[in-house]
Amino acid sequence: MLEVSTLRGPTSSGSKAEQHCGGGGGFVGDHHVVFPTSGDCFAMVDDNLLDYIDFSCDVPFFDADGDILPDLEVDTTELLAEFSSTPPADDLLAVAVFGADDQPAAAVAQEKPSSSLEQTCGDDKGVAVAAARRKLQTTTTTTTTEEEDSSPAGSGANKSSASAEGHSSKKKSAGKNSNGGKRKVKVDWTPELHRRFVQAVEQLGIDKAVPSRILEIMGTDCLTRHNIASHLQKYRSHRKHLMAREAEAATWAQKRHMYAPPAPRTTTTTDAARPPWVVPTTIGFPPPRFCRPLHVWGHPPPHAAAAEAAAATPMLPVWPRHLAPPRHLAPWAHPTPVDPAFWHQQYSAARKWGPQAAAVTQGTPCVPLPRFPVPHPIYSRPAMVPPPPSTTKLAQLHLELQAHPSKESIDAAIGDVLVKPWLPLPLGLKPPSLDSVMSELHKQGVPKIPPAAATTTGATG
DNA sequence: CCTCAAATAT
DNA sequence: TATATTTGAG
Repeated sequence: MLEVSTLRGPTSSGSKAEQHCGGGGGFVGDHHVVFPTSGDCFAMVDDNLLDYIDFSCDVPFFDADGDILPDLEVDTTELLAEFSSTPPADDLLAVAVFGADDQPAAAVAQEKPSSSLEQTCGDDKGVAVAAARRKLQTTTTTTTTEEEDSSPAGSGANKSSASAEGHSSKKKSAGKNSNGGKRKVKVDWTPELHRRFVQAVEQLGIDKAVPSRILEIMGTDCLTRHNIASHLQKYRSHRKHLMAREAEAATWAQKRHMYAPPAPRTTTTTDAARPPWVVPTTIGFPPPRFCRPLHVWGHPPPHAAAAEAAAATPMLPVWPRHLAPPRHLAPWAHPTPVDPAFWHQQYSAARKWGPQAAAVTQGTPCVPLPRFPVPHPIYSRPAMVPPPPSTTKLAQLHLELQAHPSKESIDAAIGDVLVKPWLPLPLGLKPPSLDSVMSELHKQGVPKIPPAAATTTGATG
């Protein structure tokens, strides 16, 4: 029987992960190209991976009648957005270079300190980037150095002069701090920075991770302890949240296991009446709903417009061709082929924000894609609308983009569909092999489709 | 120095 | 409105 565990895997030696995954070799050649769910790297960091996964979509897959819907929804726009959210350095609009050793020359907008520009730490070379990614026009030359103290050691800012105030009522200073009334430049926690942060935390252990140590390990000169502390606070908060959700999910899996009706041994009339491509409900898991499956923490906050655009983007069905419904019943399940390189990109996108993103993508020839703003519905419930069969041009385009999975990708897709359809990223679970899945399906009354026939069915019009 | 929560920015 | 980040009290 297929087993589902939403709990994190047993292993977690996160800090070593990079060494194991170094160079990112073998990933594409490995078994699960599209949404890999197994492999050393994941096993090494599954604990960590949870922090990157949005569980907000509790559940795909069942419709109101309790039948599983044949849609593993993937929003390609979002994938692409994820894929392209870290622009190359030269793609940025305004750049301020740090001083050789200590103080960053943070870019600050004249009138509104910190409103239109962001300070970004690029890498350990000490390059700070003031990227007005979202405000293309405002950025040109309005930069001036700021007296912000960002050297880790040298921050002797004596801020604790309170205690005379008395109670728990914190100072209601209306936006202006004591040192000049300038709010510090907002730090842009890029995926890379966040990755390093997480790595440091992992290395120290979640319990012993304190800002000063993290800062040390990160070895970046564009962050203060305060920045780290703040991020750590958020990180812990998210973590807590996720763990709660995990527990919830585990409960769900348990319930389903307990109450799910036994799989039919033989083909009953009901089964016969049911279209063969309806996956038996006993395989599905959490409660019904559509969802945007891929989301990670650490993204830049959304544009309103971007969010709208993303929301308007139809969710897409992903369907292994063997299992696709007959074309006359569901033409949307039969996308047309595209360059397999696309799957490579999809794969990269899916991995982009994971802890090993850098390692994995190092050797990956990434074709620059148009950058989409990233929606950021961290814990909000996405408004899901199942897409109508591909009538619109956009939907059609997306279908084309989804097409032509390899054997490996089909395998992976099936694994995802059956084990954790709402999660393109791994949870430390190994998906069943194609054969075992097919055999499982067969046991449950789904007629087997010979691969050859399936291929023909899927590929031809 | 750390953590938490309010304040503030986006 | 929601989320991210800063600020400052404890």
